[in-house]
Amino acid sequence: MAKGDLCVTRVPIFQGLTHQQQLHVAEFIRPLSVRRGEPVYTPGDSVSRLLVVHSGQLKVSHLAANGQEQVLRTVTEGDVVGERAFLSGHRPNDLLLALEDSQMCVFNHADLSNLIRDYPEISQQMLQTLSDRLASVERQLVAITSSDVTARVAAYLLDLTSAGRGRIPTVRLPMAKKEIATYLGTTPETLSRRLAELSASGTIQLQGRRDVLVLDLDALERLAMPQ
Amino acid sequence: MAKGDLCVTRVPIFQGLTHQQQLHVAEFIRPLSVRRGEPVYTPGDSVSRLLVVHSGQLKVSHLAANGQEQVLRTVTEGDVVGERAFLSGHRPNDLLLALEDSQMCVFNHADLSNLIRDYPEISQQMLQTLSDRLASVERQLVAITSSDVTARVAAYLLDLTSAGRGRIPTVRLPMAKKEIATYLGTTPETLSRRLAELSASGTIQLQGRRDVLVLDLDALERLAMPQ
DNA sequence: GGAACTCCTTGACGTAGGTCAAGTTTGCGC
DNA sequence: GCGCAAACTTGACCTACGTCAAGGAGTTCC
Repeated sequence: MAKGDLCVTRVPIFQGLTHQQQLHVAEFIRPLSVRRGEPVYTPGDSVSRLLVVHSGQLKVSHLAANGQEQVLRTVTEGDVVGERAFLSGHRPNDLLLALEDSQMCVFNHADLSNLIRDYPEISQQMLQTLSDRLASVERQLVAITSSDVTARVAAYLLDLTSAGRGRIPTVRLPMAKKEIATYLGTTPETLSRRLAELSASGTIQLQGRRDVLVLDLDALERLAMPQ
Repeated sequence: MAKGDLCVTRVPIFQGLTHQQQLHVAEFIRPLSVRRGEPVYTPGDSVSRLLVVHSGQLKVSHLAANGQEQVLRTVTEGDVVGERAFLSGHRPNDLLLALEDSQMCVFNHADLSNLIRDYPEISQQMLQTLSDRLASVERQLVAITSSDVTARVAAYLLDLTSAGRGRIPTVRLPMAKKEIATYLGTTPETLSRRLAELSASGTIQLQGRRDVLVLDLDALERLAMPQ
């Protein structure tokens, strides 16, 4: 119950409901655990469920015809995945894979459809969520076409910094650099070089493989600006 | 009434309603005409209305901080614009501008909110629409990062060809090449060169400034494939 | 705790495509 | 129609970034 509770109360899409209603919703949750490295679904799977991340971290990525991977986004606690397949009934053309051991809350199609019928507020919140996602992808698109890699890396680091509130300028990279590179529309080699430059200029400091210490926030912000 | 009727009956988001209900919805429509070249809204405008295109064609684009324009999509009859500002109440950070003289149907925030409360089916359809848009932007993103300009141009022409049903392989470009270039994540110069190459290889034939005759669909399809 | 990964970094190199600049065409307004 | 401005094309050049390759550094799994 604790799990279901968390998924229902902390997730934006059920925010519009009363506590009573949230409890009702929670009854339909089925838990799902995935180990790091395991896929939740792969392109073409006939899934039609809505997934809410309860704990852990996963990546959503698109596989091009040539097998090339493009990371579209990462999701963590409270994020929702699978609306598209859920709404359209189409098979997903993307891939959801656990970056760490993760727990998810699953709603199957029939259950959630009924819930939505009973509680139209859920659609409202889903609209909001989708609309934010859309804005975010559009921002990513504009960034990739109109800034160079240095600017994108800087913006990405700023993003991570602000996500981890508390003025602690140490950020932990959520994925391997290889994957971050595809998310930023570049290659591991180029990403590595740009990070090395930022490090050389004293803007950041690389600590091990996964951690970055931000030394000069202002400089990062200046770099993140187009030209 | 004819206008309102068209906007309401032909648009996906009102598709779930009965004819009776559609008539009710139509009462809240306010018409809006724009001349070619005129903006409907610009970044920062305090609009909070939902717009449905009744006739004509417009472009939605994003202006980067340096003034650089990135066309996000074009919209025509039946397409919906402004959901994001409508849903979030935020000011838009994009720009809607008429490519031809166009007519739109406008819903103000209060009216549509009420309608949605009365007819939850509207949210359902909006979800569907947004979800399709999201998929489309993600596709665009993947295309820009994983194919070269030739492939993107080929894919774009194929897109236009299939949109204009009827096996007539003549497509009319919806925008100036300058703008198409930004949509494809490139520059007018490069687009011009790639079109010239396609023309030289006998795949297409350029007719005037705006029309392209597709001579070899198969070749285009081959080029549109990644590598 | 060591072997064997995989991940990452660095170097050298080639090139697609961006930029700048100068013509050419086209369509629009008057 | 005429003239002008915007749109487009073509050329020359350059550079950011991708690719290929080889050497290190961390992890993970027995």
